[in-house]
Amino acid sequence: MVCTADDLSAWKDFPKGLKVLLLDEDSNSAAELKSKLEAMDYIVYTFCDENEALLAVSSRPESFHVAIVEVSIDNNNGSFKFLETAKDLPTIMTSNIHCISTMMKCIALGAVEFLRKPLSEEKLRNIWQHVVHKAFSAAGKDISEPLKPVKESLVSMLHLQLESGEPKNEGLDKTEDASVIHEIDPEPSTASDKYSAPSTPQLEQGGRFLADGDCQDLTNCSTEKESCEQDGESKSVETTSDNTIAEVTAPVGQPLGPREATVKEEADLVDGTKGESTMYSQTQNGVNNKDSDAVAANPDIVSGIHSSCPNKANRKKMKVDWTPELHKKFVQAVDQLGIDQAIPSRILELMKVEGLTRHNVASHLQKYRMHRRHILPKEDDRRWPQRDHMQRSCYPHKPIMAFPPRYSNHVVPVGPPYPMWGPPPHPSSIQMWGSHSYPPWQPTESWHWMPYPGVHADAWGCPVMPPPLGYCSTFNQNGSTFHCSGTVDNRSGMPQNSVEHQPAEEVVDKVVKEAISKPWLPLPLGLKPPSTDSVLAELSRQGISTIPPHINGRNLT
DNA sequence: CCCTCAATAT
DNA sequence: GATATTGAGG
Repeated sequence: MVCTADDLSAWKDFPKGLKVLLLDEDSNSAAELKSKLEAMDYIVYTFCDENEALLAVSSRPESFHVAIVEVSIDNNNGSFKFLETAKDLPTIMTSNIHCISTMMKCIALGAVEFLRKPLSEEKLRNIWQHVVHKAFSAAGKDISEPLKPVKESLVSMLHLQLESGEPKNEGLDKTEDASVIHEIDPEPSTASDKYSAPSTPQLEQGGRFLADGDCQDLTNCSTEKESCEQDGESKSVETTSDNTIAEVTAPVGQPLGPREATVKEEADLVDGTKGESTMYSQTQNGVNNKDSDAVAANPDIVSGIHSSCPNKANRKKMKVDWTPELHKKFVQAVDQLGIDQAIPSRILELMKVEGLTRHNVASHLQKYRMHRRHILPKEDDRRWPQRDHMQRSCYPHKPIMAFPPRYSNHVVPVGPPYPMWGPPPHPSSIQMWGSHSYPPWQPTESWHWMPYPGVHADAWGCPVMPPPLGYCSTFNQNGSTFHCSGTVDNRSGMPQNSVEHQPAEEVVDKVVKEAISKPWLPLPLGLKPPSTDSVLAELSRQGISTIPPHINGRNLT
């Protein structure tokens, strides 16, 4: 029968006494196998006939923890039948024949492993792992609060094995299953590795994937393992890992309340980057805002940064990764402020990202500027070799950032202003900020700021360089911080922005026309929404004096 | 104190 | 090599 986690934790010298059902038509082979198994203190029940074996399994399932079943050429049906019948019993298939399809079939039918004969001690020694694995995955499924029992069982098992009444400081709580196994394993033989190392990683992983939520614990643990390893190497480990352990050890044995949160925090503790990226990727989904109104802070996005650890102390400084989302906010803030007013503190304010520090922003800003300075001039020169009068400021941006509608992008005189900082040509392939270790971003929404010729892109991808005096800030739907010193009074409702000479007036016209004809689309950059005043003026000029209330409510200044 | 730049670390 | 953090200088 399936061994439960509880059984395991109560099991004195596991895996001694493990009950093995052995089914092999070849009695010699069976005897040989049996002796080997018994040498490891396994209890072996040998069957040479699969019917008998099946009978035994069904009549007294509690008598077996694991089965080893020989697959022979002539009688593989029997073996398969066994597999199908004894589903609850972790069954290892073994055979002389080395036929991939047979192996696959066995696995597909539920075999936990396929071992090629001859079965060395090394191969046999660790078959108990399947029992453990099954026990824990079963625990995960059956119990409403799946993970806790598993954890507890693991802990108690460790205690047993380590024979230390005290919780070892190893952060038991955090120990991943793999390492648990190693600790228990009498001899983590290296030799066995090349053979089969029963309970191969694949198996366990498979288990995790299958059980998914149920086995999250394990998954997380494995994550943590990696983290720990990293920490073990990193120089600043001492503090970090110690803290982690200290904090983490305490909750052992206590009811783990909000599991997920806890785990995340822990992961976060151990390794900021990882936790962070994880959380980002999680939050991102919900965050993918409809472009413009996103100036508003989204607190969620922050959670990844490091705020997740309210509890105290010397947390190592988290590495902020500038996800597209974050960067987008950043760019928005910069645009809103104007490049010359974009200083870290204000950007930080505008971004409203909790946990983000001024330093972080400053650093990012530094990079941002660098990119602009180095990349833009090239682009610019390339495009307007002789239009040097444009660069009234040190920033060679053209005053017109508006893109024509996507179908007419061929007339666009400007390319992506931020080649480097823009997205890669194909949104799906990106991962600009993320290091290789990041889970891939959702290919779609992450790059709103990308300067493809669509309307949205302009907003994020093509921040406008404010003219030196009286600039119009980037279009801002909220209008909250919108200060436009230029043309509030313009009667036409169209921006007549003062630019004396423009590279391509037709383009401007086109853009404006487009903007007018499709008022539901966000305005291209460089165009500002008409002020309330101008709208009212225009309306009255056209003889319309009554204004629906909601228009008034929506002020633009 | 804040910003920027440069050095340093990952 | 790129990116983020740390530190020094203004």
